[in-house]
Amino acid sequence: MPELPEVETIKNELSPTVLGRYITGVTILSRVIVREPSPADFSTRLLGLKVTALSRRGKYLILSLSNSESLIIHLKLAGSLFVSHDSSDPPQFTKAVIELNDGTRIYFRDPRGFGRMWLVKDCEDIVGYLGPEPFEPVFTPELLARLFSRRRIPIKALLLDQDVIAGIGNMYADEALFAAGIHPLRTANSLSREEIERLYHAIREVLAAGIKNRGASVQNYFRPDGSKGAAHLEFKVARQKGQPCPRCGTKIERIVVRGRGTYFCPGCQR
DNA sequence: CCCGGAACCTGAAGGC
DNA sequence: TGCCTTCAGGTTCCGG
Repeated sequence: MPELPEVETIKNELSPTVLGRYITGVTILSRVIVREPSPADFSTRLLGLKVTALSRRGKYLILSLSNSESLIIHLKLAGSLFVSHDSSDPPQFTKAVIELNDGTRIYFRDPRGFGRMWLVKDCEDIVGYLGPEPFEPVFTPELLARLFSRRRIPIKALLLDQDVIAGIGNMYADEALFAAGIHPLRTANSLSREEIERLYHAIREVLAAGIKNRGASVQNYFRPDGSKGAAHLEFKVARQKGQPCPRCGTKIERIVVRGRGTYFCPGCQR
């Protein structure tokens, strides 16, 4: 499940492969993966462009191109990018192939078919709606307090809202709430100033740990070289139903919040 | 405007 | 063995 730490890892590990290289071929195997422009225009307009920068915004990967346009990729639930240096067959479920001038191929693999790409003049058209990045200076406890006030939805649901904070997904939301000792069903506006401080630090800690461990390989997340991350090995509650809480020993429970599986410790999270 | 729920999609895993 | 159900979740859309 690519969330902020997973997309950050892909950005870091893909950079040496694509920076300064030219796009010499684009093959679309599933038309729905291209959102804008048409798949035919998408392929031809990319030809001959150099990749000048690679960046991340929320869960979006952004390739800046030499004509100042942006190729934006969202892996959604199950997408991954694989780098291949030989001419072996694309892996199963490959939806698109991008070929570079040194012969390297990048396979966009996506068994679920939710992943999307855009080629746009202004990347803000796609990512402009996103809230603040958790590691930028604008992200502060004061900002969180303002964002949480007057919101009566479960804090878990608000953490998943990309308009509010960019990059947190289901796994890291559960981990952050556990680290902060806050029950996922607490309404956002019920959090005390102290709890908001704890949650602020917890968000940055769990995301930083995820990046340090190169992402969490549950289900379909792989790094560009095909290897897995290790962040899931440190998860305290996410997908740990029935396991003892590492802090108090109470069994981890699973409930559904806004249609999302939500894991928490009934002993530690109030 | 605010909020909850469904839909999109398909492979993996578990139950009987 | 095989069929059926459940689970996985980022984002968008719809209805109250």
